[in-house]
Amino acid sequence: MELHKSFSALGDATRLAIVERLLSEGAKTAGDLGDIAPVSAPALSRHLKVLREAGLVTVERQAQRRIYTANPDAFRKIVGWTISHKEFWASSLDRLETLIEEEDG
Amino acid sequence: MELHKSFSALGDATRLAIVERLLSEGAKTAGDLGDIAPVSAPALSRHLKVLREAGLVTVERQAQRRIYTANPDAFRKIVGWTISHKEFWASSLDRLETLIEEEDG
DNA sequence: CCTTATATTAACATTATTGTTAATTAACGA
DNA sequence: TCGTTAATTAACAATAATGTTAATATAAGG
Repeated sequence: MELHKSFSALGDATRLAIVERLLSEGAKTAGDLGDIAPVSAPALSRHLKVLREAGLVTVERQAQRRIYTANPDAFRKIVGWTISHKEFWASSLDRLETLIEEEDG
Repeated sequence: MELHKSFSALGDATRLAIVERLLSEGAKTAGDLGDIAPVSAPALSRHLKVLREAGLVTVERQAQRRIYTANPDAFRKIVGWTISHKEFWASSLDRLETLIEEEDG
């Protein structure tokens, strides 16, 4: 999967929120994600499909439920890309460290 | 600018290629980027506008030329986001380091 | 079986994105 | 000033993305 497709999948507020929740809270069923945005279940289902097709999430069936999980490999690819350009964005380390602290806090 | 808009801007092969070139080769004029994809100048110009509006690039006029530069702050935000989820994607450091080497090589 | 729960796919309308060619803006330079 | 260069904006067509409601799977459980 080419990187721009990962970015494209993350380029929607609802999908980014889904991914954020999976990253921070772990696996969720489709139903669990129902409150992530004011959209219908079919709309959410299609967002999940986009994330699935981009390889950002994987799904596992459990009875009627579908359990969604963020895919670490996909995120490592994104991280790898950013790292490959580190000499650019990290040129001012002070500001980067400030940013990291903000994100951690 | 919210992060999903940055991702959305990077979610197109032509725009990602533009950004890659600016990151690795430094500032370029719009014309310099003409060979980045088989599209017309107006199409390219609009891609540049999308990147500009997402804050990923900045532009400076020099006579008739527009000189485009990748915006480090925008990339630090992306890096900051990935770092904020490091405990997830870096759970297997071996694999990450392998990836980093691949990207560097 | 039949009903309920969970989730998806189908069909459709609306809006956004992307590309083209033509026209416009802006600056340089003989 | 006039022609050339560089780039953008305008106008339009084609395609993709997103949302809705209705219909369809699939499994659980009485």
